[in-house]
Parts: sequence; C-alpha cells; structure tokens
Amino acid sequence: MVRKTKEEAEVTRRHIIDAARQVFRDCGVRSSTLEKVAAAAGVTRGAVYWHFRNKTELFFAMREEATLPFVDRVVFDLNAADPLAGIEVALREIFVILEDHADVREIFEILSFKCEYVDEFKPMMGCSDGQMEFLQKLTEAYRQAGELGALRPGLSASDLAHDTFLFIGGLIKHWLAASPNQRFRSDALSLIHNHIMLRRI
Amino acid sequence: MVRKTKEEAEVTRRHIIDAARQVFRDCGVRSSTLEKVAAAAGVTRGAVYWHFRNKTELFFAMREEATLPFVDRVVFDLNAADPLAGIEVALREIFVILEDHADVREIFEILSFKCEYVDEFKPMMGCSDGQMEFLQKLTEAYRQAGELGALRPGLSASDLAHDTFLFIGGLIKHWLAASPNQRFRSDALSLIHNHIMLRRI
DNA sequence: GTTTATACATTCAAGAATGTATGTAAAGTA
DNA sequence: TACTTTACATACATTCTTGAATGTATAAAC
Repeated sequence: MVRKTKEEAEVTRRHIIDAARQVFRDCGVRSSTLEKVAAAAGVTRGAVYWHFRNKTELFFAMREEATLPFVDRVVFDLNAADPLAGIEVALREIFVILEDHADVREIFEILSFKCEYVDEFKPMMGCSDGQMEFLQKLTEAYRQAGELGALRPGLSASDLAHDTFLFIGGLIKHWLAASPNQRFRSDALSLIHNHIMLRRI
Repeated sequence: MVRKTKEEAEVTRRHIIDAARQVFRDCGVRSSTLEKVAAAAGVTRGAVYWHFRNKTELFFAMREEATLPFVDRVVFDLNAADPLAGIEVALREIFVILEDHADVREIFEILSFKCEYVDEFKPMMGCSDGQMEFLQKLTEAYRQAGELGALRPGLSASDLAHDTFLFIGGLIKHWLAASPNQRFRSDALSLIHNHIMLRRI
C-alpha cells in the first residue's frame, strides 16, 4: 500500500477519532468494535491498532476534545454591573456550545448515555476535575454577587452554587436526551433564566 | 436433576434477577454475560434461558422492581399547613428510599451508569412515564403552595417544578456516583432544604 | 542512494458469547 | 398409573472480537 506522510497520517488519526465518536454514539462504547470504527473511518483495523493501543485509548483520545471549548467560553464576569446576569450568560453559553459543536454534543451524549462506567471507566463516574473547577468558579461568582448585594439573603454562595450545579447537571442530561425542538431542548434558556431569577433580591 | 415445584421455580427466578442486578452493576449491562449471571445465581445458562428469553428481557424484569417503592412513598401532602415543607418531605423521601433499599439503589446505579442506551434501550433515554408523573405532581404541589401564599412571587408553579425536577435529577445522579459519606451523599438533605428555602416568601 | 522506520493492510489463532438442541428426572394431571 | 409438562443441565454449532503476527511499499533520515 501507499505509505502516507506524517501529515496524512495525522489526518487518518483524526478520521479514526471522528469515526469512533459516530460508532460509539450509535452502538454504545462497549458494543462498538474496532472493526466498525475502522470501516466507518475507511481504514482497516490495522490502522486503528497502529494509532491506538486499544479501544480504551481511542475512547480517551476522543474524550479529550470535549472539554476544550468550555474552558475558554464558559467564563464568569466577576466585574459585571449585574453579576447574576453574568452567571446567567455563562450558563447559557454551555448550551450554545452544545448547540454549535455537534462533535462536543455527541461526546457528551456518549458520556451520558452510551458508556458503561465499569473497570477502567469507573473512576469517571464521579465529578471530573473540570466539573469541580466549574463548581468552584460558580461559588466565587455567587460570592461576588453577594458582596455586591445582588442576592436575596438567606443562602450562602456555596449553597447557591451547589443548587445551580445540580440544576445544570440535570438540565444537560435532559437536554441531551431530548431531540431538537423537544421540551427541555427548546426551553433550556428560559429554565436558566428562571433559575437565576429565584436568586435575585 | 431434581425437578422443582412451582414455588421453588419462582425462587430461582428471583435469584436470577438478583444475580443479574449484581452482575450488571459490576460489569455493565452490555458486558455482562448470561454465563456470569447464571454462575452468580448458582444455576446454569439453561435456567436463565428458561425464565427469560434473553438478556434484554432479564434486564426489563430487573428494572420493574425499581419504581415500586416510589409511587407509594414519594407523595405530596397538598393539605399540609406548610405546603413547601410537604414538598421537601417528599423529596427527602426519595433519598431515604435509596438509602434503605440497596436493590433499588443498585438498579438506579445501573440505569445511570452501567447501561448503554442504544437499540432496544434507546427509548429509555428520555423521561420515563414515572418521571413525567412526578413532574406533574410536583407542579400541582407548587400550585397549591402558591394558592396558599407560601411562594415567593415571580415564578409560576410550572417553572418552579421544572427547576426542582432538574435539581433532583442532578442530585440523584451525583448521590449515586458518590460513595457513602462523600460530598453529595451526606449533604443531600441539606441541599434539598436549601433548594426549598429559595422558594419561600 | 542506501538504509531504516513508518503507516498501514492482511492474515491467523484463540477465546468468548450466544442461541438452540437435546437430555432428564421429577412434578402435575387425567 | 401412564402420560405430559416443567424446570432445569448439558452439549453443540455458529458467530463475533480481539490481539498479535506478518507483509509491504514508501517517506524520511543519513
């Protein structure tokens, strides 16, 4: 066969990852075979085994790409005139990203519904570092809002952040499960708005 | 072999379901083999195939048992003096049940983390009838609370119910993922309390 | 320009896992 | 009591799936 250049090999690698995402979503991670992935990528299993040691390594390579857009785009503007609006914007941004990036959305769908968290995947059941960081930033944002007197009194920043964290987790799950223009999918932004409204003075 | 009576056969059937629950939780549904289930139940695959047509049917038989305790025990007292307290009690009850009934907890764990929602399992991704019913009862309870003037103004009963529904969904997930005496597991009741407090006048 | 490492494709061996078919002994039943 | 059905166990054939081994043509390195 025609041996590829480094650049072409990198393209092949990405094709395999993209194919894996599609196959994982259609078949579930465990039920996906490297044969199916290879076929979807237009290569043979040999190519897959060349780029990845096994399915697990391929899975984690695929997962890598899901977290990237969020760290840049889901940010809390601590200096905003209306800090709660800043939080609302950040929360909305999550779903804008999911709407925009089909690949990220598919990875989230796989992680939520197409993966059995056993053996080497078991540690991923709990909160990821990224999630904990999100919770922490959320807490800080609420603290700031509280200092600016924007919060209705009674609850601590940590309490509010945890409540929002769980709300968002639930919303992401139902948003992913719903088809487009179905209940939770189309109502996400107003649900977020209501959620924040509860916190206003 | 010694042929069993009808009653003994029913016991065998339950053993198989219990074994399936254990194996599903340890291995994931797709990775579980009927051989493992049979071994865990102390029978052969022949017995499993006698009682269930295949793994899917066994899975649904197992799942049947998860919903039962909730319909009886998670109830909203619409006539309570403090209707929000009534809602809080109902929400707490969910986690009391999960704490009490290891089998129910394990089934939830399987449904949340050990199952790939593809093919015949795909329809289960969305909200179950039970969940929709819960959301509906929750809405009704908030409406009642609103009519009694117990709610802080600004949001409709439906808005509040959806917010609570997503919160509870997120909490269940994190509660299940956490080991006992870990963050979300031990804080569940106070998280619920805070959540309800946000709604008070 | 020769050598070597790369980027795959192809082939092979071995082990699951499944569904079915068959065997069997006792429980029901007429 | 003779027959039938039940409740399994056992055996078998078939179908994936995997990992590794091997082949190979070419890009890259020297």
